[in-house]
Amino acid sequence: MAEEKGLNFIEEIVEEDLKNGKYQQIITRFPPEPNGYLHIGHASSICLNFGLTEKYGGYTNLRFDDTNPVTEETEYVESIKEDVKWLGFTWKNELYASDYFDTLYGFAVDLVKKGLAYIDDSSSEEIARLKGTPTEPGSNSPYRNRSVEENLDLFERMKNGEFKDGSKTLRAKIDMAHSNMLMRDPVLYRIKHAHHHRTGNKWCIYPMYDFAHGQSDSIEEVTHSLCTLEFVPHRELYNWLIEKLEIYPSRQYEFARRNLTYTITSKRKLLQLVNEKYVNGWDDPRMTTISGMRRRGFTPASIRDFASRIGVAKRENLVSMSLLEHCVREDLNRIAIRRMAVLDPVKLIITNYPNGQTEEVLSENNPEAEDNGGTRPVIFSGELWIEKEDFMETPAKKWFRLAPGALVRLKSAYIIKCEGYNKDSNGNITEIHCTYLPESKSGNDVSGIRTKGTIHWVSAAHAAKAEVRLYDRLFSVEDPAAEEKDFLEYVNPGSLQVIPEAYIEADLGNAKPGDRYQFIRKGYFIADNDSTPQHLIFNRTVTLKDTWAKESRK
RNA sequence: UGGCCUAUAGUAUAAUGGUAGUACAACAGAUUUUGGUUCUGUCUGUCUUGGUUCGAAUCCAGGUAGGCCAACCA
Repeated sequence: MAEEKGLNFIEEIVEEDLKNGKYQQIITRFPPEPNGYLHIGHASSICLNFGLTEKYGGYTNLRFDDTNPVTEETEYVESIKEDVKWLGFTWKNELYASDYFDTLYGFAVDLVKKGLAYIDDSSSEEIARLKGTPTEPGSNSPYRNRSVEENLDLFERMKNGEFKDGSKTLRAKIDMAHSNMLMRDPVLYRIKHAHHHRTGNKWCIYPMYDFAHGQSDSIEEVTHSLCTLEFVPHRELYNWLIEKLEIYPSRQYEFARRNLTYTITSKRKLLQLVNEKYVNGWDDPRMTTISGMRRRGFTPASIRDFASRIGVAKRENLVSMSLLEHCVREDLNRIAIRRMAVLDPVKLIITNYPNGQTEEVLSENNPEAEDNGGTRPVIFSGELWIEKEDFMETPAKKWFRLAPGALVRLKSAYIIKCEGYNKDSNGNITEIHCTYLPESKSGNDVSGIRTKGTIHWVSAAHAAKAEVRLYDRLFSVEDPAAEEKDFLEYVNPGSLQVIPEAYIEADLGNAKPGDRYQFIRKGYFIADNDSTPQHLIFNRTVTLKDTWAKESRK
């Protein structure tokens, strides 16, 4: 018996609603505002909303919450659609809150007619002053008791553009002494003579979030409207408006937003990183935007797996980046082709290998692939590049790699023995001299020798070159937003290390943007969008787990 | 100092009045032509005080801690 994984609290609600026949199918929506790029937090929400209807039947709409023309742009709409698709989800309808502006206007008129809304001439400062504070009740606006006729007339003239921005608002008439600040006559409509990315100049009044979101849910007959915890106080207003408007009763449920260590998930702060050039755009691979993670080499499957593993709940949280890394390594281990690349090279000469001779050795493409991956030929010669860090002049304890007199296996080729090395005047190793054991060739090893260590290499005369970009966490502290100083103070100066010329297997010259590899012993990499055959660029998605790094720190 | 929300290993999440489990992390070991992968094992937890109950992580009350709420943002 497979043990049943417990349901999260939202799944429980859905199962209950389905079981007691409240709904035949469920409808959810993913409602981004098109004022920025989607990030890993949105990915969780996308997985939640789409995952629910995939699991229980029904569908999910993509609805842009575009009620503030000042901050919203078509560029963001396009990126959001691309990101949702890339994650592997298909929305039923592509919708916009702005599609409902006429209906919403009608709803507002209805509310006015019912005596439940009024036009207020107070300035925003005045409204704020009369609002009171969380501990003190507010007081009524002097305009609160206008007649229905006057309100109707003024609202229509607001719509017709007779008034300046900020001069009037439409407010719900609820209770200025309510313990919930949002119920103290919330503003429903404001005047903005601004160009909207979809409706152009048709409107000069725009509904507020509270008078658009729930109403849009209702129009679409969304059954479960999921949002983050900061909207909990809005639920009372959400329900009040639905009740007074007598429209379809969508229900709002709130979950805790997901936070990830060493990153930030605030659109405002992400925008700041972009605008102030801390990163190279929204899709910089250091960004935990979905587009950044895509360029970094994360797979949709790994992000979905991550979202499902962290689950959903109502308590504050800070999820460890190591879980995300685990998810992507697990996926990439299965699908990434193995190749050899030397990032920080030192020359290795095999002194007893016949001068000018070359030969082909066979190396595995991916021992972890379901179909075994097959093999590829790699050219071997007497002059190779290996990693500087694979040689130690005076070996540490438990050192399995090259050192004077030590034996090590060259991956898929021969066992070599270090016979000597050259140093320059600064003490840097410039060249390592080895002999090889001809009888130790991989696949035909009759040497009887087993080495503890295996290192990777490329033939110096046959290697291709590539730019390699090594990425590390963008911030040097776990929770930059919670620190004393401004979050920008904690940007990790070493978050990007560029290697202009790494030596790579010649075969890698054919890499196309988006191709993923494991550079053996170095990590998972993806060919960057800007990579061309003339100038190859690889981004490191994530390192391999490195138990030696841990060991050597002891 | 009003209202609302939350509290389970280091982290994230299960257990729905009946043996506190899983994953990641950490640690130890086995395997390994990647110090990768895989496998085995170990460590660590119910915020606190009362109450209800045969029995409480779960229900109730008080306390404590954290979060949210005073944009014509969403």
